[in-house]
Amino acid sequence: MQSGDDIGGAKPGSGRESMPAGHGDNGETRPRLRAPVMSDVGRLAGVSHQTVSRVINGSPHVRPETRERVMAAMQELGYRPNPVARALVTGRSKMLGVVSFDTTLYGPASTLFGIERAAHEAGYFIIVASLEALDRSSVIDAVDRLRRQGVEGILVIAPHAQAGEALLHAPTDMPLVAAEAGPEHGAPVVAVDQVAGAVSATRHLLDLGHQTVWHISGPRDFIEARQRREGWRTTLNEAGIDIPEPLEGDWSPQAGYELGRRLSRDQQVSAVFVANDQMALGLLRAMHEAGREVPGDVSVVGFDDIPEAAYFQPPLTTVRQDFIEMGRRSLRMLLRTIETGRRASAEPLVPPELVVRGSTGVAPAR
Amino acid sequence: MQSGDDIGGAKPGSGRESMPAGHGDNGETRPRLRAPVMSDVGRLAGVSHQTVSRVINGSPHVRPETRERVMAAMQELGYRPNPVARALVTGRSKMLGVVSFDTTLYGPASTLFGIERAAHEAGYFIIVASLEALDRSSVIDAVDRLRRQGVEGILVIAPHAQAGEALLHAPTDMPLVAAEAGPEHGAPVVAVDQVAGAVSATRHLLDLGHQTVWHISGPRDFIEARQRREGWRTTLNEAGIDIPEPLEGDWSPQAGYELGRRLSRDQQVSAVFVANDQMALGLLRAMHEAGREVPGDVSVVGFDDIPEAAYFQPPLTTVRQDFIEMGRRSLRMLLRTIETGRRASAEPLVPPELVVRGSTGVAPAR
DNA sequence: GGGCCCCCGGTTAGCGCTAACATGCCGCCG
DNA sequence: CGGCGGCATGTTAGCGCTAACCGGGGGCCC
Repeated sequence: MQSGDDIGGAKPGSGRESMPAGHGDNGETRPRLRAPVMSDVGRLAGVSHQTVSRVINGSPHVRPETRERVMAAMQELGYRPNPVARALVTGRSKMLGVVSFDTTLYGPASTLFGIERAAHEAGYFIIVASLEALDRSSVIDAVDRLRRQGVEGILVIAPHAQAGEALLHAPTDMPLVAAEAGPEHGAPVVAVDQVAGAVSATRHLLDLGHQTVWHISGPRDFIEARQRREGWRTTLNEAGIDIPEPLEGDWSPQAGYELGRRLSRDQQVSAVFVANDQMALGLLRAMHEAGREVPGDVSVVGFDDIPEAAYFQPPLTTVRQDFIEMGRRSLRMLLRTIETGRRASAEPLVPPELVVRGSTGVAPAR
Repeated sequence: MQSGDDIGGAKPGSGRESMPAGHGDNGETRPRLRAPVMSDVGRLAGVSHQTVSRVINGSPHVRPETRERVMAAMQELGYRPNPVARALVTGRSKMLGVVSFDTTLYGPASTLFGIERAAHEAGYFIIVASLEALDRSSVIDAVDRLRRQGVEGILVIAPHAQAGEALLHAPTDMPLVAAEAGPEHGAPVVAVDQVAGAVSATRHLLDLGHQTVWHISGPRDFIEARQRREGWRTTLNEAGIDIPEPLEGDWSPQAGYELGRRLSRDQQVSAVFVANDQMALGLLRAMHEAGREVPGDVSVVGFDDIPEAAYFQPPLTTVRQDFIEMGRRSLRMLLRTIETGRRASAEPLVPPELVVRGSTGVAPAR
């Protein structure tokens, strides 16, 4: 199943393709203003435009000799097939839409990156629509813009509860896959196993002998935040340990810092599971300023494993999410949906990995 | 100048638009498999398909009453115009291509974000093509893929020298703007004033009384790295100060750490200008481990102002680049090129801003 | 009161491509 | 040796839309 990508001749190196036809041409002197079309190629090669189409689409019913002549003609004219015309007649645009919130953040940016890579390998293009805000109508609007533009399927990076709910109301006539949404929403979902990550973080701290584990969570309307909180809570619960009141931040280092100051005043606090690395950074600073040693007095675990985490002071123990893998999987799933025409079966959750570094240590003696 | 976006009726809330036409319909009972097209709308509204087109494109030559009827028909059928067909006939796809390297990094990701936002406002869509590698042929290839897909213009985020050179060989028949490339390359460029940023960083350290300023630079084949080094060098030069040998890193925290360990052993070193915040983070850690106080013994200035920088220990003095603004400007420039048909005149450099925090202080007494 | 122009809408002809059918030619079989 | 099948190509008909032109009716001016 080869598509129009195998034109070969138009590959790099043919830098002159944009020049006017010029000298080598037969008779025609006026510089061509209009880009060459299929029938131009056909005329030059002495065949019909349809044969040119056959060559481009790799039809077997073309004599090698004819094929050669057509290829040469394409090369000479600098012909490039018009994807829009093709899309009109085939109904396939080879474009996929991605709806994402704040692609400035490490997580969404990496996921997007993974998606783009995988799409490229599969011969698709990615159109991005970033969200104005995190409410339902923004998501609906973005999805709508993308389908208006003629994409074949849509991928929503929707870590937000309300955004996820919006998918319930999304049109059903277009393949759609959600990344990092809750499983309860209509669309098929690909996600990292947030609960397992939170469990391993919390368990790690408990194993180090800490009496209990405090938690700085993300905003309650983020699904990941909820799931991480759940993982933390159930772990403590199962261990029969008192559950401290969780503090809610907004993912920012500043929130981590401010909530960290609160925690730093409480001498009981010896272990904190923070819902992401940026807030953990803020917490680290707050503890430092309060004169509480990490990990001597307080152990800290983050979430995400951003590239900076290994160089925090101290290097941060954290839960790594493979965003790129998640992007790949969600794209694969979308492609399957498009090709089979049915909703794809669920993808397994992507397992996260606890990375132990210097911010966690055994509980201080009491 | 309104485009097809003003259909209004197809906005959110019309969630049922994907349902089969159903009961309210006049006579037709079979559920429509095919999406409605313009003539379907026309038939229902009792006008020709062309009038429907006029309504969609906001032509003034339509009676308000007729317009109403057409809008109602569109609403009822859940009609959405086919952008592909429109693009074929107008030759305008409303799509712009962005070529970028590693959109995982804060800089490119933010620039991309700014671009997407501005494109959306202008009614355009963005197709991303990320680079496999940082060589010329990757760039050529990515540009080629995008033009094959029918974009109207291309934006290259090309901080790399070889990538920039590739633009010299880029086809000239398509509007193209580069962001963060060197001015010597063929394409029009939008960029942050790296030299000015480096100058202000270096001058800041000198003003604090430091004898000289060391430098950890980025890879030499990054244009920004070169320009920052130049700014640093000329500032020292003009002050008549000995210029220490610069150390070259690869932007990563690890490089900053390793080079930082080298510098930490040299008691002469009292001020370091680091070419980005991530390396500065590594340096901070190296200094800490070596027992050298920042800013007591050594002052450090970074570059970028990533969101984490304010929460490093100590908070990092750095040079802020407004990536989003750069994205907006480069998009504006591209749009101007597309609309006027000529290469746009140069955009002024985006001024960076020195943000003084806790990592810089007066020189230690000797 | 006749010509003219403007408003409103219809009709027609593509945009560049692919799908489907038509055609001529050859080789092979009975 | 006639017919038949398949190969290589040409021909035709759209995909859904916009651009360009066409035309009827009404108001306005001279």
